[in-house]
Amino acid sequence: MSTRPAGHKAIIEAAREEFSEQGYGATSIRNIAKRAGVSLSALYYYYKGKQELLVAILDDGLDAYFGACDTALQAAGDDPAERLEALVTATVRFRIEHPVKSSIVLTEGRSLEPEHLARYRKNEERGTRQFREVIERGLADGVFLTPYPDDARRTVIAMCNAIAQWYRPDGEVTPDELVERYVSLALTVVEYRPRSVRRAARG
Amino acid sequence: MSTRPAGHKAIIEAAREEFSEQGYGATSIRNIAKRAGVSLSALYYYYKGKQELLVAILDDGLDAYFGACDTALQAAGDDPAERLEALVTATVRFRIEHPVKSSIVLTEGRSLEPEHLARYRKNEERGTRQFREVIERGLADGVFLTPYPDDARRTVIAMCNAIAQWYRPDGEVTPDELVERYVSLALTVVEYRPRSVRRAARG
Amino acid sequence: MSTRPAGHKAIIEAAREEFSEQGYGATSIRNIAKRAGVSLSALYYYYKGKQELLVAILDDGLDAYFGACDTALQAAGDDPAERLEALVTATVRFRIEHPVKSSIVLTEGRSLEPEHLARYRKNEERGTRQFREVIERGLADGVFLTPYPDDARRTVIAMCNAIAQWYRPDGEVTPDELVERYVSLALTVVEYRPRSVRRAARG
Amino acid sequence: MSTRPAGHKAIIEAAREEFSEQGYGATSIRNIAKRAGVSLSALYYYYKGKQELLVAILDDGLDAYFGACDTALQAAGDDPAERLEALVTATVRFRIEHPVKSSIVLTEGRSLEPEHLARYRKNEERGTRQFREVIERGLADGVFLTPYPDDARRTVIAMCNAIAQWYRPDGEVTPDELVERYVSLALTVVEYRPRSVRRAARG
DNA sequence: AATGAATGAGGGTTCATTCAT
DNA sequence: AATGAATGAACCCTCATTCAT
Repeated sequence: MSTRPAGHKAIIEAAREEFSEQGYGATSIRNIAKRAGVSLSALYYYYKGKQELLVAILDDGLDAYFGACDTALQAAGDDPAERLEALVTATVRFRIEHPVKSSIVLTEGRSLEPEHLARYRKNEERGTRQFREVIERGLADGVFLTPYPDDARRTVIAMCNAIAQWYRPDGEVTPDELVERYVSLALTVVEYRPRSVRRAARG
Repeated sequence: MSTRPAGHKAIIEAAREEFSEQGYGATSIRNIAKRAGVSLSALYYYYKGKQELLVAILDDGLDAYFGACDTALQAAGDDPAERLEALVTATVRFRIEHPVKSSIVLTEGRSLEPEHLARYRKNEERGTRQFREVIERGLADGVFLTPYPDDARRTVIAMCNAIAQWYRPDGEVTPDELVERYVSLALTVVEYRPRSVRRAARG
Repeated sequence: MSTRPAGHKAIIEAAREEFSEQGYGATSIRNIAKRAGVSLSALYYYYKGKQELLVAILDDGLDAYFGACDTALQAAGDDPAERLEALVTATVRFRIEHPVKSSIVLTEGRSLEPEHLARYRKNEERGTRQFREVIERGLADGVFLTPYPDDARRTVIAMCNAIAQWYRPDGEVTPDELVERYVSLALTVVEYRPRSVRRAARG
Repeated sequence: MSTRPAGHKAIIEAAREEFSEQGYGATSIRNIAKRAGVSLSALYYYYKGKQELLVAILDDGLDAYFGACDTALQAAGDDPAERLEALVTATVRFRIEHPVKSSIVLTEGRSLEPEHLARYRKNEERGTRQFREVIERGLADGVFLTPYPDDARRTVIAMCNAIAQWYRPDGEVTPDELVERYVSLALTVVEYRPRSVRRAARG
C-alpha cells in the first residue's frame, strides 16, 4: 500500500523497540539498524540521526494517541461522564494495544534536545487539557463532586498510564474488563454522582 | 555512621543527579566524577563501576522509602484507613522531599544488569505488598468497598508516584495540603466507608 | 563550444570554490553537488569521482594560465625585458582575475593521486621553464645581471603567486598599478640594465 | 630532560608530519596515532582533538620562527641593511631547517576554526610587521630606495617562504650559500644603496 | 589511600561511491 | 539522460575500565 521504500517502516519500528527496551541514551543506532535488517547507511539515508528518529517516534506516538481520543470523543455525546468514559477507554486501550508507543511517549520526552523539547511538551499538554476540560465540565454540571479536580485529573491519567508498565496480554484480565474497571475507577475518583440517582435519592 | 572516606557521599550524590537528569544509559562516569569534584580514579577507587553506583543508589532509594513507610506504619494503629493514610502520607512526602531518589527508583530499575535485577525487583515488590495488605485488610474489615482492589492499589501507587514528575517546591500547594488531598483521594479510590458513619447512618 | 550538458559547468565551478575554500581533502562531494544545485547522482553522471573533478580543475587552471602567458608572449617582441614584462603581467593579472583558479593550482597539486601527479607536475613545469628561458636570454644578451638566475626566477614567480593570497579587489591599489609595480620589481630582481642606458652612460 | 610523559612529543611530531604531507583536512587522527606509535586513546588523553593538535602545532611553529628572528635581530646592530640581513637569514634558515613546521604554518592557518583563527592571524602578523619596520627604517635612513615598500616586503617574505617548497637537503647549494644569495636578493629588492658607496661615488 | 596514564571497544555520523531503474 | 536507494569503510571522538605506581 505504502509507496515508501522498504526500509522506512522497519527502521522506525526497530528504533521504537530499542528505545523502549534500553532507553534512548543506552540505545545504539547500530543496533537499531541491525534490528531493522538494514545497513547503517540506509538508516542515515532516511533519517538525519538518532534524535530525528526519536522525534519521529514521539510525534507519531502522540498523534496516534490523540487520534484515538478524538475518535472516542466524537462518538461520545455531551454528557461529562460519557466523555470521561470515552477518554479513559481510549487511553486504557491505547496503553494496552500500543505498549511500546506508550512507554516511549511516557518516558523519553526528556531525551529530546532543547530545540525539539519545547514544541513537544506543548503538544503533549493536550493530553492534560482534554482531561481537564471534561472534569471541569462535570464539576460545572454538578455531576463530578471531587474537591480536588487537578489531583483527580492527575490520578486518572497516572492510573491509565501505569497500565503500560504492568499489563501483559497473557494476564488474567481481558482488555474489555480492564476498560470497564478503569472507567469505573475514574468515575469514582472524580466522585461522579449521576443526576438520576440523586433525583431518585431525593424522591 | 559510615566508615567510608569523604569523597564517597559526593560521588553518590553526583551520580544520583546525573542518572536522574540524563538517565543511566546516557550518563558518563566522567561527568559523575567531574560533578563530584573528584578524579576519575578516585571514583573507581571507591566504586567498582557504573553499575555498582546504580545498585547502591537504587538500594539506598528503596531503603530510604521503606524506612519512611515503616516509621509511618508503626505510628499508625490497626485501623486500615489509618494505615492506608500512613502509607500514602509517607509516599507523598518521600516523592516531594526526595524527588531525585524517587525518579531514579521509579525509572532506572530497568538499567540493572540481570545479576542485580532479580534481587532488586523482589525488593521493590515490598511497595506493592504493603499497599495490598492494607487494602485487603480494609476489604476484610468491610471498610473499603472497592470492587477492584488490585487496580485500586495500582491507582493509589501510581498517583503518589506521579508526584515526583510534576511537583515543584515553588508551586501553589504546600506539602501538607498535598498530603491531605492524596490521603483523601486514596480513601475515595478504595471507597472507604467508616463504620462510625455507617453506624451513625443506621442509628 | 562545449558539448557537455548544462549541469557541467556549475559542478566544476562549485567544486573549484569548495576545493579553494576547504581544501581538497576537507571538501565533501555532497557539498559540491549541493552548491552546484545538482543531485549527487547527477554529479557522478558527469564525473567519475572527486579525483577526476580535481584533475579537470587543475588542468583547466594550468591551461587558462598558460593560455594567458602565450597570448602575452606573442604580443611581445624579442627583447628579454619586454618578454619578462609580458610574463609578469600575465601572471599578476591571472592571480588577480582568477584568485580561485590560482589558489587551487598553487596548493592542491599535492592532492593528486600518483597516477595523475607525474603528468601534472610535468605540465606545471612549463611555468618555471618559460621564466627560466626569458631570464637566461636576458643574461645571454647581457641585459639581466643577476648573479643568481635560479633564485631570481623563483623570487619573481613567488612574488606573483603570493598576490593570490593577499589581493582583495576592494583594496587601495588598482590592477594596472599593481601590474606596473610587479613588472618594475621583477626587473629589479633580475637586475635589468637596458643597453641604451649603458650606452648613454658611456657616451 | 622533559618531565612530560613519553607520548606527548611523538604525537605532535607525527601530527606535524601528517598535516604537512596530507593537509589537515585529509589527515586522519588514527594515522597520527599510528605514526606516533601511540594508541588512539592516548592521543585523546593528551589532546582534546584534531583541532587542538593543529593549534598547538601552529602556535609552536610561529613561536619557533619568531624566536629565531628575535635572536637574529638582537645580534644585529642598528643598521637597517644589517637588520634586514638578520631577518632574511633567520627566515631562510628556518625554512631550510624546519621545512615541516614551515609548510604547516604557511598553509594550514585556514584550517583553524573561527574561534582560534582570529588570534592566530593576529599573532601571524608579527612576521609582516617586523619586515615592515626594518624596511621603513631603511627608507627613512635613505639606504633603501624601493618605490614600492609594501610589495618589496611581500616579495622578500614570499621568496623566503617559497624555499620550504622547493629546497631539498641533497641539492647542489649549501644552506650558507643559499642564505648569502637570499640576503643579496633581498637587498636588491629593496634597492639598497649603502652610504659609503654613494659617498665614494660622489667623491 | 589515591592517581595519572593508557587502553580497546564502541559511540554517532559522514564519506566517496555504486547500482538498479 | 538522470536519479533515488543503498552500501561499506572510515571519520572524529568518548566510553567504561584497568594498571603501575
